[in-house]
Amino acid sequence: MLAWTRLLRAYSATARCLSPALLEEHGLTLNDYEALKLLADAEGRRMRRVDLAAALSLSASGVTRLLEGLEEDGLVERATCPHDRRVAYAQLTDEGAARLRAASCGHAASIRDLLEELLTEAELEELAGLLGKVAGDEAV
Amino acid sequence: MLAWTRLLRAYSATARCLSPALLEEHGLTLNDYEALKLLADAEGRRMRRVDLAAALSLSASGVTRLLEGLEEDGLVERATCPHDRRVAYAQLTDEGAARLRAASCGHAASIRDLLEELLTEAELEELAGLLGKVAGDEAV
DNA sequence: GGTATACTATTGCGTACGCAAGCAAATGTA
DNA sequence: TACATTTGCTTGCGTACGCAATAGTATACC
Repeated sequence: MLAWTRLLRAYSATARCLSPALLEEHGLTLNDYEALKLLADAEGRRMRRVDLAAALSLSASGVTRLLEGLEEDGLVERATCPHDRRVAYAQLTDEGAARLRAASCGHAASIRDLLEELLTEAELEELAGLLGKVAGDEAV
Repeated sequence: MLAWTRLLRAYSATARCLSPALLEEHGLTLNDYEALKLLADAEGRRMRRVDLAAALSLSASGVTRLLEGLEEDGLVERATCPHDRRVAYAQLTDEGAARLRAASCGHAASIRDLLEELLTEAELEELAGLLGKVAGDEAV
């Protein structure tokens, strides 16, 4: 049988390695960081909460609570949609963008360093491709 | 930057897909299952709790609570080590072995089915190899 | 032997998350 | 227009987990 659960083990080991630095230096959890990054790359630096949930593989309630923290810190604010009053956008603030910029440089480097100890550049590409296939299609 | 977090997204999506079946049909969580499997493959069908924790990428307290449930269900029992009274072995019971056998067939098939929808056989092998590298070295 | 250090395991506490229930707004159907 | 269904979001509750503190045991060094 394929050791599929190695996926989890590998991830959680890596996450526990990366997470403390991100939290201590910038006050962000890994999911905080990912959420800010998604918002920064989104059109108008905003996303519907439901889309953010899907992108983060979180449930709707998970996103509500994640954004709760980010809103308290002033990194994200709530915005309404003029055409659909059900939706509440998560809107990246300037402060949020700044915090993301501050964190991203070191964080991206940490990930690379960690993985490059274990895999060659070619293997990294290969892994990213395969994971993309699984993660991408899985979401659908 | 490598989308390292895809690893988590891919896993958690898959886990949420596999987990309910395992739970409803056999009363096991994914970690329950993995723990039983590790014990079944171990010498004497027993492991020190600390080794089990490492193998599952769990903390010591996580294993304590995981085994708590399995012990209540009679799938695992506690055994002492004659040479070191600190250690408490987790010992697979016959009932635990039976439960694992019952679950493993369907569970392994589920994983294969799910992944084979998304990847070719060759890609599966490649992925397993890469994950092995990351997961294996990561633990050290 | 006696003390310092390291190891194994458990418990209390806090956090992150999913699920189910609920509400409000939009959409489809009569 | 009236009602049912769907969609977006939040809240209450339960679960799984890590960390820090603790206790008991083993090992190392004097």
